[in-house]
Amino acid sequence: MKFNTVTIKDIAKALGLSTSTVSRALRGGYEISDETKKVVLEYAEKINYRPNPIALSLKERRSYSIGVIVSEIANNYFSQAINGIESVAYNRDYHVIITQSHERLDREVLNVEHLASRSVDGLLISLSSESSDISYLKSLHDQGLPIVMFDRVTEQIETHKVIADNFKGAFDATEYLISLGHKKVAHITNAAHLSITRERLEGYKAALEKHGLPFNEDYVKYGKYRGIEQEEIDQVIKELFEMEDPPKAIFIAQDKISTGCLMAIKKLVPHCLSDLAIAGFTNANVVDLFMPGITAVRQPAFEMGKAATELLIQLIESKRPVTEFETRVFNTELITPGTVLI
Amino acid sequence: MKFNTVTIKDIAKALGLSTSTVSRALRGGYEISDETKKVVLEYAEKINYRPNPIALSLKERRSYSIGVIVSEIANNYFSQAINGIESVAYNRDYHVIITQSHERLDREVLNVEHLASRSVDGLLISLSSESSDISYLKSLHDQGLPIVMFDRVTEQIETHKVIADNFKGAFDATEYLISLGHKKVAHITNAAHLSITRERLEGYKAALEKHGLPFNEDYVKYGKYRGIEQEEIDQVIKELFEMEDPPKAIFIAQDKISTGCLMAIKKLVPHCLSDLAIAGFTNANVVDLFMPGITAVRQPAFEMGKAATELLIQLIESKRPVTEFETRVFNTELITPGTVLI
DNA sequence: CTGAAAGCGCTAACAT
DNA sequence: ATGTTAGCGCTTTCAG
Repeated sequence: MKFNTVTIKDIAKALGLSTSTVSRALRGGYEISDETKKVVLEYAEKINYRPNPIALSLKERRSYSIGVIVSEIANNYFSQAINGIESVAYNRDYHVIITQSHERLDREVLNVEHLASRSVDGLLISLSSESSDISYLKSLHDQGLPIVMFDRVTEQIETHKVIADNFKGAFDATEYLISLGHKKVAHITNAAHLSITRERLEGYKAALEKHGLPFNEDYVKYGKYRGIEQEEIDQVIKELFEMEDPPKAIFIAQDKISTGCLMAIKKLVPHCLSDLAIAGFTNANVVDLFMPGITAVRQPAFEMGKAATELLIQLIESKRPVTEFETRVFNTELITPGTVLI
Repeated sequence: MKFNTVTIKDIAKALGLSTSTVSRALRGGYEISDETKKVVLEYAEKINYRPNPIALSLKERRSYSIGVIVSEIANNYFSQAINGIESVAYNRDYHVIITQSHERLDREVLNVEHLASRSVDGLLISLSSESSDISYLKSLHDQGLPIVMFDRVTEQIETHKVIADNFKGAFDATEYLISLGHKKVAHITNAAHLSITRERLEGYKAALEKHGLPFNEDYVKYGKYRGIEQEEIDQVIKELFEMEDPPKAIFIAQDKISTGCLMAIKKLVPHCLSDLAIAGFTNANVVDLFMPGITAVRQPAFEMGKAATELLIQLIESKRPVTEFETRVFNTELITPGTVLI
């Protein structure tokens, strides 16, 4: 069960040098004669020497890897963001370790602690919908662990953040529904305390207000049980359409909930479909195929993943402690059924 | 940048013990007096001691983590399989490190080598569509790295394997199309050398043969450029429908290709839709929403992930070298538009 | 320019 | 029952 059997020691022995000389030669230390360097390098190459990253991590307390925590990789937004993350990480010679919280705080804590103890050099995190108190993260951050938050962020931690313009995305979607002539626009969304929930709710309200429509609290439904169970969504749809004055349009604030709603509507209230308009955040790349159709608010997930990773690596590699943080906001795109997908 | 500052040494110093005593007390070594154990445990708890897994890995040459390599986490099959993998791994106290090959051999090699050098205790792999020569994997396996292959496997390595009954899945889907009255059934599939491609092709052929239909090589289209580019799929659809005798039914052998085909068909040959039947492997959980509809061949991805992980952990924890290997085959499920999804 | 030695955190013979 | 020591693979003072 031992690979990488080749160590620096083997090279040293074979070449009659000391391990320190070999080590220095390998990393091109300027104090080593070209002669020796050449010999060492060639031999290392020949026997296919690979430095042991574990030993390195133990020594240097870093690992050239970054940890990622998302709620669900099955969520299109996240899988696309992860692709963005990987694209810059690999270019900068970092490895990416992906973990899922499944929208649970306990899982999130477990993952974060595991990653931290494994000496990841930094963390990219989008909070689970249960994570309102994140003191555990804050303390890690205070101890110096570089963290960049994306998508679902919190003011509790002062660091770089990468988010979509949730307000505008929600505003645009809602206004689009209104422009279709709808006056009764419901809003189905995530756990109330999440940053994205608040921002999207504000955008929704603002669009209503701009067009002189009243805000009806009964038209807003928040996800409870982590917002990913279909039963919960079914229940919400039922409630909405059993109202005496049911909505004629729905704006949905999250990927999984959007598709869940489409299914629930098709299944439970198909008769309402003819004059129901739906818009929602989703990064599904098969949105063209959906029936009932949905106007998609699409986030530049790949770009956001890239940006977050660039910021993180910048943080990791910064010589002096960073005290100025930025929040990068990305525009969303409204894809109406007519719009061609790129 | 140092967390986990608390080491065994700190405890030893504070308690006036030696590090080895502390170490043994912590892991409940039977030679330690209950008295000492208690003191150590309590103090460790108090100062929130966490063993450093890196030091452990270096010492023990294992890490209680397993590496996963899939082509794309955005593929529904894989994200579901990963959930299955995680579910058993966490129960058995293993951590899961997920990586993507993006259907590229170079990425696959990079990931595997990184994981191996990071001392993962074992590997769960589904080959990329470029991976026909996998001697790099074989040599790792020969050196003793436990590997379980799932989904896309190869005979080049003798180990546990977990696959779907691809032959039967393909057979059923094709037969279903034939049962609809179709005689011209095309087949769009993956890279020719993949195990799943061969098996599914055989199933397709067998169904044709059973019903006395000729096998037409021109009706079979293989993925070239990793089968994930929409342009390639568009091209295939064009070719198929520009034939003088175009197909009236299509059986598609992979998740991403299935949805890609639906989009291509809708975009390029919408006029053909009225009398075209489509069936395909897909684990999309929004398949109900698709228009054009598709008869889905669904793999029990979650269960397959679980099974693969159980086999892997069994391999990892086996005292003596394992020489008997099994291949677990899982049934697929044919979900026709009428079938209710669970 | 090169080597000897210490140390990262932990465990496990081997003493005592 | 507890302590001493060596060592996992590597880097890095500190001495030549």
